Amino acid sequence: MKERLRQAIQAALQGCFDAGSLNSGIVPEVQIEVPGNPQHGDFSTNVAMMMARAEKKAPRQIAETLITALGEPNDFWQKVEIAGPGFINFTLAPTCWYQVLDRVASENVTFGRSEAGRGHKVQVEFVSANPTGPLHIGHGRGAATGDAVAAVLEATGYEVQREYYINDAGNQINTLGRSLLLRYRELQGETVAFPEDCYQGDYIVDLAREVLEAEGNRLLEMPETEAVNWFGTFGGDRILTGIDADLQAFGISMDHWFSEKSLFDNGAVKEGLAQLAERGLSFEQDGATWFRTTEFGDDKDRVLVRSNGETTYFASDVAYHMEKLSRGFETIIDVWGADHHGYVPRMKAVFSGLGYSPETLQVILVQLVNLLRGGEQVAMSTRSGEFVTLREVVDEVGRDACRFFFLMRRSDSQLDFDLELAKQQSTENPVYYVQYAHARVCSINRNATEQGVALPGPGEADLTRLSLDEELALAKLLARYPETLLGAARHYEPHRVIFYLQELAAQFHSYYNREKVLVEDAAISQARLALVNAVRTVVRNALELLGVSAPERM
RNA sequence: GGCCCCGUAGCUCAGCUGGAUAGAGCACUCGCCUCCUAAGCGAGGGGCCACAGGUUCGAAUCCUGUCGGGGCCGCCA
Repeated sequence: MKERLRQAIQAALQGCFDAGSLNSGIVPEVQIEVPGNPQHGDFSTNVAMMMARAEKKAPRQIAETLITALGEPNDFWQKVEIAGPGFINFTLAPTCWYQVLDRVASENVTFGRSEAGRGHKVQVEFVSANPTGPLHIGHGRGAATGDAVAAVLEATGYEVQREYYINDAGNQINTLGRSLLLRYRELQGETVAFPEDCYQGDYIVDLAREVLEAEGNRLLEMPETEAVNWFGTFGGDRILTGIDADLQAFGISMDHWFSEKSLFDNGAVKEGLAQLAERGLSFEQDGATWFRTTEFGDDKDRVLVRSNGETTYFASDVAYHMEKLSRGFETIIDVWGADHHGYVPRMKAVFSGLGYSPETLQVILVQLVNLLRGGEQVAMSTRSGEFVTLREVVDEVGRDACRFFFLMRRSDSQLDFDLELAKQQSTENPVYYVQYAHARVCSINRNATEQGVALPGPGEADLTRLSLDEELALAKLLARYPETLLGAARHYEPHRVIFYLQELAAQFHSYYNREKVLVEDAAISQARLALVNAVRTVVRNALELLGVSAPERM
């Protein structure tokens, strides 16, 4: 609708130039926005003000000329006004808006989707927690965010892959192996000093017990390094399986799991390093190999190979991202915890160094989650193993509330997650508020069926019977859903969908309280059923993207 | 010391590529179920958009500086 208006304006402008009523010949990009104040119409453009300088005329005068060129009101726009310093406000004909309801009905599950990103391959890498312990609440936010970003991109036509990067090569796996081995010995009566740098959580003891039951004490015989390796591999596998299960329970399934270790096994790390050297991007100093990231905006050069010959995590990451690029993704999105933000410049430097635009890499930084219970902070410390796992939270508050809460804030602002609030079934809880809108429409539909009233199919209801302001306003809001999705996708901001949903639910609840849908007049009932079912469809479609269910009753 | 993020109502936060009178939820006060689900709705108070400059026809939004809060700065991952 916006596009159609834009074209009309552009055509009118061209007409003005051709006719000589405007003469700068400079056509600015026509910006159209939805005014905050409904009295200012449905759409508004500031072209006249933008052109004032080039035309050397007053904005209002330019607006005047432009309006004349636009011609008489028609079945598309109903009214054009010049307002304020030179805004041109358009009010569209109600029928335009009601057409949206038919579109929602006929497109149904695909309403809101678009082809904007068609032909673009995007990868979203998220969670990627070390396989050394269960997912905790912070990972949950990253998971919800990454999945929603991926979903929103898919909905706008991008080809998306969800990937999990498994850090199974660094010395944290070694630490895991050591931790398990020590607990294993302990279970067999040995007194061991359990070091502080080992993983403290109870899950380590549980895993060790599992090994004891399955393998007996045969691992005691094994030479220490071999045993540590064995336990590291075993533990990593088991924990990763658990992580996958936790993600599944959270409604997330990865398309691809990528092992860091595989980059070593197939020589990708070595080859990557060789390529960097060849391109003159790395150099030797103090016995170590460095990436010249300072040449690309980083404030310090970074070590790739330590003087003891071991590669750094950074080296793996360079190789990993080279590998991603070779898979043909045009955009690579990494979802990281905000504590890694210092890592962004060096990773972007890698892209620049390799001849790619740094924009190819998009990093979404997810801020910490502050876990509360009834306003009281819940203590957490990974060190001591006292953390709240994602699984525990999902079990306690449910998947819907959990995912919704994680997405309620933009990812770069800290999030307070109150367990009590998330569980509450009250007006305070925004999850239920939105879901309730859906359930209410379903309830209306059930009543209609009971009364022998058939639900209108697409195009069947006489929508001109929707004569109330609230009805028009609802239709307009529904019409904005596709562009809301597009905005959320373009900016990687799924929270926009949440805010949209809350607004839509609010308008629906208000309407519901004011007007009855099923009334005496059958034609009006039909029209209203079409309207509220369009609301239902959009609520359901949007919730689906966010991984939240749309219950039919509550 | 360097760099990054943030500062909007009592609290938690939106504010789209700069636009017209800055919004929502919670909390607080008052009102609404003989009527499709009250997990709902309506009404009300509440603001120097941290501060000071600058750019612009126009700034919460962009730039600079100051103050305040948080974070990062390893040949760890």
